[in-house]
Amino acid sequence: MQPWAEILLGWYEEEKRDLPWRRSRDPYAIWISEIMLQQTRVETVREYYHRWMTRFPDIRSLAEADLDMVLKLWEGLGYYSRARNLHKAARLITDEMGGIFPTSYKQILALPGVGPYTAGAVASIAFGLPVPAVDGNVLRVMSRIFALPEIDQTSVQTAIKQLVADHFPPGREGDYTQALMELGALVCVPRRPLCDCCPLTGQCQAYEQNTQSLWPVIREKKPGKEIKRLVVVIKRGDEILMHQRPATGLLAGLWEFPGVEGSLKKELAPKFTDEYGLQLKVGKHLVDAIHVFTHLQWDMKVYEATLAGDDELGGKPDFRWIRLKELEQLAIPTAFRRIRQVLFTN
DNA sequence: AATACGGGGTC
DNA sequence: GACCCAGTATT
Repeated sequence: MQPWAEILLGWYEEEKRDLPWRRSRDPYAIWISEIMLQQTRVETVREYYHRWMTRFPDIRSLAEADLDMVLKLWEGLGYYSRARNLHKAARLITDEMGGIFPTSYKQILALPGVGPYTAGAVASIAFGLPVPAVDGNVLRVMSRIFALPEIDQTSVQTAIKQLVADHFPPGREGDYTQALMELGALVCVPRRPLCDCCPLTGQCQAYEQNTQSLWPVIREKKPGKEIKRLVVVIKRGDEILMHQRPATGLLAGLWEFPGVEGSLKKELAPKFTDEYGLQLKVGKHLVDAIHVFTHLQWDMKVYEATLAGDDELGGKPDFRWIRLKELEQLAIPTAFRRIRQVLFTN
């Protein structure tokens, strides 16, 4: 074992955080935590993880649940395909794998929503297999230790996978995987790394050259599109007409206050009829809201409305009248939180 | 290799 | 307001 790997493990033993999923060796528990942690901070995940494991303690309970319930527990966490894939994978394991979580890297990788990182993490942490798991943390930590030049994304990734794989400590594969990520999360952070607290300054080429700031290499991203939306709160007594978004794409399967693209109030009713086949009587302006996604932004103007005539919703299963009190039972994305809030304060 | 896909914390 | 985060699927 290389000195740095040994030192790293010692540091981890002393400094690791006490996280809920570190108290389990259950592959299911590890898997859930790794999916939730994709592009998501530990502190955000804690609550969701606890609620999820209480409601879905094992593969079977998840497989038997309705997708609506699964999405409701995921509400607000983002990247909702993660929840859909967890559900799909649980049913796959139940129906075609005897209910036993797959035990090899290749089999784990084959699960929907599981890529190279997550498969490596679960394989090493849950099963003790010497499979590297290279996330943003590991990429940064290893790049700095070895001062790896950024040629292109893929080759650096490959090189680091190899370096990590070359130094797996027998019997401590899971700790090694987590130690690399933990160092990146606590010490070898993106900006102003805490080198004074780092156990590896003696082995770190970036530290030696004082070039820590060269990593991570940030690549330019193009600005998100701004989309203007007209949104309606359609009322009927104490009920509101909610719309379930399509099963694919942005916020797939989540419920929303229905709307159309556009910015002028007079466009609302005709476009709405065009798109949904429902006649709208648009009322007063309710509120404006802006929501920023990673790749786009919604500028929303929200109006009250009623349905003209006695429109039947029979042929539109993606629309449903919901009592105000029951609104919280639907999985509604954060973009509409402010609108929902306004309804309750009125 | 580039893009779609959420949301929130941080400086 | 920009940057970034325990990434994956699709093209």
